[in-house]
Amino acid sequence: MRDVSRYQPQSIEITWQQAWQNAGLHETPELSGGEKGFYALSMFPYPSGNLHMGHVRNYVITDVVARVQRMRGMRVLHPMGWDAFGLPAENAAIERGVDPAQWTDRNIAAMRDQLKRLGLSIDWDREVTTCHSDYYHWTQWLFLQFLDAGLAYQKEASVNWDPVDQTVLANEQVDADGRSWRSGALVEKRKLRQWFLRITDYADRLLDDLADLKGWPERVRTMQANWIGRSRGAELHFQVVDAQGAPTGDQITVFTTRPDTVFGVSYLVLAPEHPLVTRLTSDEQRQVVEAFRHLVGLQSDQERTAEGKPKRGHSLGAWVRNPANGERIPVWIADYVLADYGTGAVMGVPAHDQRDFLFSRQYELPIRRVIVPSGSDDHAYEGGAWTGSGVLINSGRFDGLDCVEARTAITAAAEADGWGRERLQYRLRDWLISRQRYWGCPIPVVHCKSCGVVPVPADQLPVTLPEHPDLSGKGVSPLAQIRGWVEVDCPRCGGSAQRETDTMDTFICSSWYFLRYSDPTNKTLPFTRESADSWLPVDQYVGGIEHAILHLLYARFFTKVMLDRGLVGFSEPFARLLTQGMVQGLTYRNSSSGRYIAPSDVSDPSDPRDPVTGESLETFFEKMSKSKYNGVDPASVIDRYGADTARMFILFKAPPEKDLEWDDADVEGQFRFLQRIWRMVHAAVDRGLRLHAAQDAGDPSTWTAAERELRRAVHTAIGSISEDLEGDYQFNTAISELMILSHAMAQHLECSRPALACEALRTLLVLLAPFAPHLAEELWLSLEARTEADDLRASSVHRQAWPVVDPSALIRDTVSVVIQVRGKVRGSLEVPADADSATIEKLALASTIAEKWLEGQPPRRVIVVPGKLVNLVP
RNA sequence: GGGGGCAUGGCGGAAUCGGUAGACGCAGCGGACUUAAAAUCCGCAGGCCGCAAGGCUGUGGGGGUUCAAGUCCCCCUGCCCCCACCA
Repeated sequence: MRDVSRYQPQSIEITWQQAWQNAGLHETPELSGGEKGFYALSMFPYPSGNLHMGHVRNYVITDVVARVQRMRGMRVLHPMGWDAFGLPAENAAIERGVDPAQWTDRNIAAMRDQLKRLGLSIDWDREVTTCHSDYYHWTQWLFLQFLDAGLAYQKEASVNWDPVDQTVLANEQVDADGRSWRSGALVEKRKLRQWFLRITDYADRLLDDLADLKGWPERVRTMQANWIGRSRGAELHFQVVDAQGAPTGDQITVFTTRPDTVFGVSYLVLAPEHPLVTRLTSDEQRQVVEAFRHLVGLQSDQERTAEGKPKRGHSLGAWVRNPANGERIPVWIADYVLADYGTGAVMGVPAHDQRDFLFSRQYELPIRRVIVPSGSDDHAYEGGAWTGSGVLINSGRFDGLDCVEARTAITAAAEADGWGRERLQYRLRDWLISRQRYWGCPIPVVHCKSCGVVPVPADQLPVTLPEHPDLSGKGVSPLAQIRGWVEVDCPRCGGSAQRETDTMDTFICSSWYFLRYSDPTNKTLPFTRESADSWLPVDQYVGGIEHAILHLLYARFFTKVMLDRGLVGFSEPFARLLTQGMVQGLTYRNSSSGRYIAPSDVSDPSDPRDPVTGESLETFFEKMSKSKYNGVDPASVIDRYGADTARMFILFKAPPEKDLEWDDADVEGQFRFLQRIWRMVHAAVDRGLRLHAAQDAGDPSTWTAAERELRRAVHTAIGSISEDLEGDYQFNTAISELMILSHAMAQHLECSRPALACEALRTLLVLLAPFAPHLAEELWLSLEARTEADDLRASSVHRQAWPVVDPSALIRDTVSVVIQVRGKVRGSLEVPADADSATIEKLALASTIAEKWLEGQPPRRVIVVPGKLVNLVP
């Protein structure tokens, strides 16, 4: 026998979770041919071993979306998996000697258990784990597709090098000071031959298709557009000349967005890595230039690009001719010019670029203005570059042109005369996917002395990771040290060859996992085109804003490549995206020492003080993190209040895309609300109400005012909650509507006839079900909407259809109309609901409010908004 | 420096197309129940003036459009996020 005297979520929740699992309630339904299912997806987690509140928020949001869609009759795919390769497992191996595979699997098991306590309607039969060979088999297969398409290639690139441990470091293993996490050595740059994916080939499509992603937040689209960074400009060729002005045959090409300033160029600057530097440097300058290049080469990226860092450069002792005006100008190198953007060379226009201005000041290079602000004849300089618009001067036949027109005109002239052309330039670089790490997906190629790079044939996939590695954290690459794994016969010629020892960036694994869920056990393909096209694009994707750029861009890139390879029939993977805000915890900090204080060490929260020094603490909300002692463990909340309360709180406290401040008092409030519902339903049960019995509500004209009020509340709630769950998801207002409904029921339920009371109870539970699934199911059973023997798959509250509004329930006899005088509210008036404008106007003018405020004068004007207000303008 | 966003009571947040600002909740206050407390239930509550009726005022600041502005337009201030020696 159940104890029904008190709401005890702990026992209810585990019971129902098991019952649902036994009944297979969350299995993904089959789709009939050509049908598109609804795909609700959360960004899958890295299995750190600990579920945190950010996860809870993410998965609860997606779960409500999935549940509502099911109740609306959609066939829903709602899966979960693990982004399981990555550095923490490898670090654990290096530091504590544990096996990365075991460490990861243990964490997954622990997190899966924690997740299941939330009562999510996930189909666990479709779970994917990126570090298992039945998954990364297909990551490798897809890599070979990229290779085959010419979209994967190798080139030299610099890596973070730890000179003590003699190992490559990931960016995360380099601290803010540029030191190694383990050895503490200053990290250097070192060139290695590495794999890249040619994402820049897709830059235009990735940018242009953003316009179609109407279901994405504007700011994510903007961030992606900025990241791709398409800029329109020109490349201009400058002929290298000798001291006498005669061409040497070399030329330097620069990229500029301001071809209109070409007459103002007073020097050119090359990146230190530019291939022409050595050849152009004069003998007198050689020593100092080489020293400078060496110095720059030692600097880390952080050092080189630090803000406010003075620009350093050197003259090469070489000249070029400005093709626009024939002037001879010097060539420099400088650390601020990047080798891998544009052409690795820029033209210096000090008068119209602030950076060039500072550089020219520092090295006493000439400044010539070629643009004056429109309508100004002030030709003087005020210590900075003029980067705004204006009219050209000192520019030969282009004088007097507006600078925007001049961009086109000068580019056209350059093209006609052979010294330049229009060009689009992207900030986006090709994607470096090589990682010199063990715990990642092996790149499935073999290096053969006679055949070169040979892809591992598809029938020999997967290339599995060697088990139980002995990871020291030293050496170029962990896999390279495992001889027996590296040495292999060439698949093409049979000669001796070596496996590629780099593994892939984990972002590769997460760039296609959403496709694998559609066909998770396929043994011959990553997925079939049919399964992919029937579930994707993902109808609602939910995850953190921190993935706004990289993950989402890479997943879009993969999808477009797969479209081009005929693997899928759509060009965008995620139709709608919700970026949930972060969960913040109450944080105490001693502002003088900067130390964070755990809440358990604060004795009086109303006057928080440092337990050691007694100083007053500052308090604020900040993203939960271990080091700030402001985290709240989901397990402890579930232990205390149950998953339903945690779900309700997290959805109610803030709109999903905003940050959420964790507040124990508000959690209590949600628990109280669920308790109220529990008590109200059980009071109804005690009065003998049962949902299964057929009941007749009788003739509506015989209903009492309370009964009509109850029915109106029920259907108002259906309408507003349905609306809140369409378009933008407004779970917070949906829950507040549930509260309003429960208040109305508390008032009217008892004095209403059973048929109407039952309709209200039934509706309340069905509307509550997506938010608090366990409580709704439990009360559904208590009201005998189903019997314990019924098949849950048909009779569960979660299998009920979403209710529909009966418009007749919303009709009122009279409505309250506001009376305004000159736009200010002065009172209100009950009028018949069907009164027309003329009637309302008449009633308003006859009211005491009009009498008081119009002082006998007839109004000049009367505006009537039927059913809403009357505005009298005297 | 470039781009994007936000600003509403003590707090989190509501407010569709411009139409009663502050729904719902937290904290607070008052009442009922209780020997008492907790729990529960009912009620009050933007600010100022007023015994009250009521009035004035109010959505970061300033201006504008309108019968009517939290909402639309212009200017300013503050905060948050992303990118950033990107030519």
